[in-house]
Amino acid sequence: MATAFLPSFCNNSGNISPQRLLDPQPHLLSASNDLKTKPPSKLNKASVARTLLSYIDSGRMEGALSLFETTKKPDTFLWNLMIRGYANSEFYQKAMDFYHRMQAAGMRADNFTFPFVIKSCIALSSFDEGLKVHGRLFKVGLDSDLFICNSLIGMYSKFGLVEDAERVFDEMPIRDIVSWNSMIDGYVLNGEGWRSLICFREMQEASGLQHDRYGVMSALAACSLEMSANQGKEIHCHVIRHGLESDIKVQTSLLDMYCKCGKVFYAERLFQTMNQRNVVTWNALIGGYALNNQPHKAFACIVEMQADSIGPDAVTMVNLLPACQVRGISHGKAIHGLSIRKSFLPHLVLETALIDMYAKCGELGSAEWLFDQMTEKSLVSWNAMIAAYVQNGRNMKALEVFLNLCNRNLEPDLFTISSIMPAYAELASLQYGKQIHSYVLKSKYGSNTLVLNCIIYMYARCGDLKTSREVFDRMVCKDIVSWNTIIIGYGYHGHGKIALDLFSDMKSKGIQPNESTFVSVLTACSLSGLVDEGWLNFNAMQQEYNISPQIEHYGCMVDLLGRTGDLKEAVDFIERMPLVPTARIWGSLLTASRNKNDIEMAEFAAEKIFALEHDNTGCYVLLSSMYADAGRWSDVERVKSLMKEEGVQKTTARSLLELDGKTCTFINGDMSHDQSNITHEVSDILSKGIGETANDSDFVFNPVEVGAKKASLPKRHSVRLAVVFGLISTTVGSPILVKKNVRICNDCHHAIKLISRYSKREIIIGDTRIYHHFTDGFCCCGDYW
DNA sequence: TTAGGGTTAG
Repeated sequence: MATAFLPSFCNNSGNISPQRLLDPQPHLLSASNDLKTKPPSKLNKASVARTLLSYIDSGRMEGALSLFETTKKPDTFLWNLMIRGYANSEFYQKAMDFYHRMQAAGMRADNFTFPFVIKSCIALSSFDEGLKVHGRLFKVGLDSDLFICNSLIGMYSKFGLVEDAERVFDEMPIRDIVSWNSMIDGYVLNGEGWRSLICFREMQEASGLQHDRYGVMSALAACSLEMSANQGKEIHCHVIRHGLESDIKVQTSLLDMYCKCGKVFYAERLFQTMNQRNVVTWNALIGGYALNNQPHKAFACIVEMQADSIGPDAVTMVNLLPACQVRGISHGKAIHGLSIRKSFLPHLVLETALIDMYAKCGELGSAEWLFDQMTEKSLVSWNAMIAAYVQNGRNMKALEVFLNLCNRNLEPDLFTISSIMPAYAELASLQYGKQIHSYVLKSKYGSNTLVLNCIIYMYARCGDLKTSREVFDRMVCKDIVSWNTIIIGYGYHGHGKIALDLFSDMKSKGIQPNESTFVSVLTACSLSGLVDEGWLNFNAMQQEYNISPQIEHYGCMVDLLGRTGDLKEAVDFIERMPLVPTARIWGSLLTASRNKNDIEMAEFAAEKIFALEHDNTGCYVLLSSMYADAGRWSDVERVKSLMKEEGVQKTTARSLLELDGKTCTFINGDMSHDQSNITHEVSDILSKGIGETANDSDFVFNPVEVGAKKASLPKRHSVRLAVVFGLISTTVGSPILVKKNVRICNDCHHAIKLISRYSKREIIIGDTRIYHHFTDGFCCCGDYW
């Protein structure tokens, strides 16, 4: 083997010799013959440039720096080389430092400098720095340079400011194919598929330029965004017409597009015709199978690709993970194990995908563990962890992570906001809700439709329907979700008629209702007892809108039938349903049986529920309370024993009242507050004031519990204590809002109706199902909940 | 010496 071409520090086999590895900074002397003979200061400019370039091209930035630092009065070209070297070696902060040093040294940055500076700003996510750079370009008269403008389009697009990218593009005196491709891709990056495709078309019409592989690949991504296989097919034809079909990157983009548009068959056919495949191609196909609910095929690819002598990589694992949501946690764990064995971990994207998988499979502990041990976390990882907590009902924990994220100089994005908003809604805390609303208004997502929809829902869930409506009314771009949300908001508050008026408004504005709209409408009808309107809409959804009722719609109809009191009709309806009844359906029958005081039917419904959910706490509690009402104490004891056997514990009833930014929590018989004594005294006075007799409020049905369970007296129930505390702590005439974690009992519901009349106050109680608005002795629920 | 996106997480 000839050795003449080997560097001096390599042995004959081409390996680096151990001696050279021990030699400090050997590369300094191997870069240029000039350096062996002359000290750097004596080198002429051309030699320095040549040597510096050789260091930079081989990624040896330390050597480049040493040479640069010893060069007297480096010119713009040398400064540019250093900035380029750092930017291309991904030392972006150092590139920026050099740019600033260059300015401090009085050197003028030129058209070659700025593309690297802009690239560094993008990589560092330095939006403010990027803006300063753009400002500087105007001062130095480089704001129209082709290369710089192309870089700026990329910068604004990547910072999510596609309108600013457009402005740069529109004002360019000359555009080339990179300008057009950058704009086409900029729209894709910002989720604007159609605008990207329009731009793609305009390029040929306006400029006469021919699309290259880059433009085609971006346009295919735009088709995926819009799920438009037809547009994708047109681009496929263009690819064939212009001889791009043998390009593996274009082929992979086509395959990916077909998968994302749900056309797996086309993707498979394309895959079969490909004369070369690599791991990226396989990954696209695996991701396509996982995405299109074909987990078996996704997993089968792992074996097939190995037969093709192609091994999986970290992206293969990422693409396989969604298939685990169908095939179960054991497959997810297997992928995690394989990733460890193949040394794919640590890997930022893969770890984040694993967090998501564990959370969706209900293994929150594993998700938490993975998140905690990650050495590097992106905003996406934080968002995944927030979503993991919210999905698993750990709302306070989600809030903790969100606040932690905000304290780490990470700027929440649309995903962060839309992930955390449901946690605020579920916590139903108006003070927290107002805080997040104020935060969102100050952020750049203050007018985003997705975020505003979450805010409408949050206010409605927190009991503040007025603000919910104000946010809705002020929205500039209302979508179908905005309408569905405000309709169900009015439904939750028992304003069925207003909900139906809104539904009419929506239709009159030409917005086509969808499945969720009818869930909102039917929920509103059922919670307000609008039986005729409920049936009318249930029939209309099928006949006028061709929407097949789903289990949620049937659930609302069972609620409505329950209200009419015809339990037999309700059972017939359930049995005639084309879908398998869920525990929620039988729960509606149970509620109806309770309201009709039909123990036999309640037992029937409970039996069905326990067959599906043996640990349904609400069912045990409701059944037990019915037995107690009927004086069937042995059955009460039997239910208690059953609960014990199943390990089911009765949820501790809690009622929350927010006062002056503080949340006051009450449990039954609560004596833990500073003002507990006066609260109990006022409760007694009110009890007498509304005409409650000993039988109404002091009598406990179960003689076994008399004496020891003074706290179970209705007038000592958490909700009564919260209401009384609200009455004595707030301005006369102002409404009182209390939230309860379990359903309000009959006694309290009756008493609060009377208290609202006696105290001339509006009292709003939100329980797990509905907001009861008590005014002048009446409740909006019509005494059915 | 200057601009660029085949598959990948929320």
